[in-house]
Amino acid sequence: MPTYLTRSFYRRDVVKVARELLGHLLVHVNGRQRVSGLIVETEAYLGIPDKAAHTCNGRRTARNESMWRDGGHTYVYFTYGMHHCVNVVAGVEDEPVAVLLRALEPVDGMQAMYRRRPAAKCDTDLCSGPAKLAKALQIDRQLDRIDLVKSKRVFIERIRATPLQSQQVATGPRIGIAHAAEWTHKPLRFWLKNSTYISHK
DNA sequence: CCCGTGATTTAT
DNA sequence: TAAATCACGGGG
Repeated sequence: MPTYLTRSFYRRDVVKVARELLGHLLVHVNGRQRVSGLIVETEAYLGIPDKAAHTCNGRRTARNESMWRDGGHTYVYFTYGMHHCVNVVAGVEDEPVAVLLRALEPVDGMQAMYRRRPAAKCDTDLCSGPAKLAKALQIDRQLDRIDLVKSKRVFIERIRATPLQSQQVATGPRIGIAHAAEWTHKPLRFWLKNSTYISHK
């Protein structure tokens, strides 16, 4: 029987959550179709002080409302007129911090993933980017604000009982936030060092 | 390198 | 109301 990550896992410091999500399994069950992938790359967004975060300066809008919810909810946003990106909200209610999921190692439903992502040439192309994984797992704004702790459709399965060794995790600056002044270079991106499924090969 | 694409945000 | 922006991806 699979175990889900619990509320207390998500209700912690967002940097810890970003690191410790690595190696767990993001699952979307849609009817009979189960699609999933191991989380191999994440980024932490630290909320009000973070110039790269959607909730910078306490911005609270219809789009980012779910970032203000309790840890363990999804925050799915739409951008560039065509892409969705999936975040896991961390911390507690009214603490608008989240973890962007940047890459997965496909596990279940790879045939469906190839169908949804005709541009993918091989398994390592399927989910190697935040919008790619959203497309492969068919996650869009309809799955915004989902409670990952309670949902039967979208959840994260605990794969390991104990945290990863720190030597298995690499750290670097976040991608695509050149405008964020002193926040641009902070090491808030995390990935599994030995993974070939990350977004920037 | 450049460009699609349109919701969302920010400036007037 | 108008203009700018955008936590990206695909094709040269």
